[in-house]
Amino acid sequence: MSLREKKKIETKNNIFEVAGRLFKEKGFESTSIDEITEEAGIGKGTFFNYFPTKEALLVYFGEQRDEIIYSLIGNELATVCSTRDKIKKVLAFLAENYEKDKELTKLLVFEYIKYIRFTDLKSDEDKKRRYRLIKIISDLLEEGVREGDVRSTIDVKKTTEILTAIYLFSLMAWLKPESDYSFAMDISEKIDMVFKGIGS
Amino acid sequence: MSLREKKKIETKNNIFEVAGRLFKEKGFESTSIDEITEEAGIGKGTFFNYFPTKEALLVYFGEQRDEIIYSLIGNELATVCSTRDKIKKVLAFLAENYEKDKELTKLLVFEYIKYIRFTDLKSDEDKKRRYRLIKIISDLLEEGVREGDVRSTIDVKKTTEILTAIYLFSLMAWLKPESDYSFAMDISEKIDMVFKGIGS
DNA sequence: ACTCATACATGACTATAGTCATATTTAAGA
DNA sequence: TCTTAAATATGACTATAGTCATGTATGAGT
Repeated sequence: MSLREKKKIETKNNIFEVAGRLFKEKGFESTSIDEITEEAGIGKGTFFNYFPTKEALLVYFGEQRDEIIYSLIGNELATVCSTRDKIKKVLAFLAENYEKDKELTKLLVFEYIKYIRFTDLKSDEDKKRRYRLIKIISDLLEEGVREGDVRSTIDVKKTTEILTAIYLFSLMAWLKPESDYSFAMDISEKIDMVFKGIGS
Repeated sequence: MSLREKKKIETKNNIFEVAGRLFKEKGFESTSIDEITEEAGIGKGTFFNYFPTKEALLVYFGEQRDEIIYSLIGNELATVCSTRDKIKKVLAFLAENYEKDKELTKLLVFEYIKYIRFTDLKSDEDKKRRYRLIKIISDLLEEGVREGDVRSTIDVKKTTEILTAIYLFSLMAWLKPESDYSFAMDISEKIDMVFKGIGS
């Protein structure tokens, strides 16, 4: 690896670490780029060579976290159980891990929703990361259809949209500082409703 | 009405009209407060006597629009039909009207979600406005339970959350510039799924 | 009509994200 | 080693939302 490449990685990690510390200390919104660059001992312009916006840094934090969380999700799905329970497990597992840093999670759910507006995600890597959950849910639904757990007449894409919407909203509501219920139970009941149907 | 009160209303309307024109011309994000106040012939500080933030102006636009739209929603519900169809009608009607100003709608859905984070809405009026849709849906569900359209064992609050989440996400997705499907059909199918259930 | 407290108007000022022309560093070839 | 092009670093600069001390208009009480 060339000196250039080494320095690049070093600087990015430097920004990442300093920012992480400052965010923990004072929160994302009240930490300025000026502070980060000063603390990191780099010029302000340098920051923007690594992250095009402040939000991009946030998203990078999210990606690092997701890299770990999603690598563990396979274990959650290993047990033999119904499609319904698998979906419940995945969503509860995500929320459980996201709970460790509520502020980051809130801001990221928000960023996620912001980008519903745009279709053009730069790289395929970008897409994969952003749509990891969508992929998992639609795979589970398809498996469910094959195994007879899920009605075969459903539109998988639409159903995935329904479940994702419910998940993200429930997550946002649960992340409110004053909420004091169990996310797992809340989402479990909602998923039961979607499976059973609310009509009589 | 005193001179003071008259002037206050006049200034607010002035800001509202000028801003409306500029937003139409160049969009919300690329219109600055400086431009609005200059065009309106008032000092910059004056703006903030009427709207605490730029977003508050946006919300005001949304409230004015909702005032009209929600006053018409009674008609939509007048016809005799199932709870399921009523919910479909309400949501399709809202989207139909929101379509006339997509940018405003997108930004407002976004603001709405932003404020899921906070519980403390200043006045009761605020709450009423913000929760109009929630009220309508939960009323319809309760009516549905009474009339036997909806399973009596459901949790109305949770079900309302489910439907609201689906509605807002579907709306966001539909508002994307390149979408070319009918919102009414999309939401109708999704609501059918929630009523019938996706489990087999 | 005069006084004065209160509401309202104002623009200079601050904070901060992001830009960009310029300077510096690196890597590769002669 | 010397030259040079490309990558990277930098901080002065811009744009813009929001603040606040100060000035001005209004209305109530006398």
